[in-house]
Amino acid sequence: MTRKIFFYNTLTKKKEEFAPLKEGEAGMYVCGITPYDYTHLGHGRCYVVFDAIRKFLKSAGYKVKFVQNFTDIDDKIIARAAEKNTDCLTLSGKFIDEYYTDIRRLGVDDADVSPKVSEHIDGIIEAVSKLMEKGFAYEIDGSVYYRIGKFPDYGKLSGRNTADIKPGARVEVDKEKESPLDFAVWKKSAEGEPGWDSPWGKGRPGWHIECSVMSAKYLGQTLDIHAGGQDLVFPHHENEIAQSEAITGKPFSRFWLHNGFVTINKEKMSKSLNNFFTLRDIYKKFSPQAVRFFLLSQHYRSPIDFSEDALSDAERTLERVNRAFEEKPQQDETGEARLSAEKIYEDFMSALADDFNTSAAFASFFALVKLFNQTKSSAVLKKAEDMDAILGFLKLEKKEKKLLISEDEIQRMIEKRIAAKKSRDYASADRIRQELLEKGVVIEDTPSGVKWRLK
RNA sequence: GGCGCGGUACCCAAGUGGCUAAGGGAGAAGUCUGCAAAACUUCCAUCCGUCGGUUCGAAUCCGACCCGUGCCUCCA
Repeated sequence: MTRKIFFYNTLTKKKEEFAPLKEGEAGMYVCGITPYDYTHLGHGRCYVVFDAIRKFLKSAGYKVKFVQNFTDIDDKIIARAAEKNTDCLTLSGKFIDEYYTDIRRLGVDDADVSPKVSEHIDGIIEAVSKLMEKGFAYEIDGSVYYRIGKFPDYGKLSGRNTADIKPGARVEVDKEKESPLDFAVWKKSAEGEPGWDSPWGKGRPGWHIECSVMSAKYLGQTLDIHAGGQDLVFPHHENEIAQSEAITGKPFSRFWLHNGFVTINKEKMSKSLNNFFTLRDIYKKFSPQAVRFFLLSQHYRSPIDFSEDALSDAERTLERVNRAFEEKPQQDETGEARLSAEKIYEDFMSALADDFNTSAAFASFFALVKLFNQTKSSAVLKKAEDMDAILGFLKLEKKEKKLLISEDEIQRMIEKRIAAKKSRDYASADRIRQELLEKGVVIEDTPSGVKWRLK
């Protein structure tokens, strides 16, 4: 398996050939959610995209270890728990469960390891101590801050230099810090807030430190791939780099992959614009199959505009795809179909190997759908399944169709229509067909008899 | 103010120096059918925001401009 794979690396701002540290093995760390609310479509995109990339690497012959964390200690969780009169771990536990419920329906496989911050406090305290020992962090009144000035590479991921950052433009500057850009790696707990004992008193981890600690624990000090949404580039990933590289003196991650936003009317989904959609709300109108298909239909780094029309298009397309693969494949091969299918599959993999170009790969997928319709070849079907091992939407929940009429009733009408056709009473036959259509039942006269399906 | 991304047919969207500008949806015609449906076949951008430039050759490179949008704040 020596297929060359290229990914656009945010760190170098170039497409680069993917080469993991260990031949044939890839370690992937994807920043997970902060579980204080329901999973939304933006999360859905991120986790579907990196799930598909994980599956692609496997199909390309890599052994993949996939780690995705839960940041279950956080200011937003504390605030929400207080609001709901519950404790943080109960709240975060609930939303972790809800996350799994919603995301699995999109065909996203569970991570190999799903570490939680609350279970890695010792490691975090150790890391903070190390940062202090090395002079990369300092304590003020029970909180510990990272000293940006000590890390000359700061800004290398997000492409900004510290002088360009306008601190205090919109966030309040803590005057006690040495530099406004310094960020907390350990936060003192206020009265009534959850906390853990530490050399600096009772406190909790700062936002970025958990990923530095947990990724190293499960994947080693240098990751092959670190991924997440584009909004994490700054400051989250920038700060992770500062922490990890200060501690280990080694490159934190070889590849940084970031997915683009989901937008609504071209604007980023955000709570302030009130244009947020949770996955479970979307499932009320659209199938998980269509959602996954939609999310993969465009290149992962571009913004993707969510709309009902776009999802309806996806449903319509899948209608055709699903219908094709409901047909029974035929074993007898001339070999010709198999060869064509292999060629198409090769194009498919090449497209994905070029910075995971799913749009181009979809063209191959549709070529295969057509080939299957033409040949019904089992070899073609096999290749479609191979593609779906990466794309992963064929077996997901399909669009729900409601039966407005009993099956018995449908059968009765079909028989009446057959009788009408036999006696060449086409007017009656067409009238029956029209009646069924109005009830959402489509009649097809095929060589193998009359078939019906829901519209 | 600093740093980015994007403008390709009715809609969505690949392509980023060179045969006829992928694919999907919608639309049109044909084959099949009593008629349909499905499927298949064919058609659907002399043209890629605008204006200049480089080049034998550009949607693809360079410059200017217009428009949209993101980050610099929590965010996938």
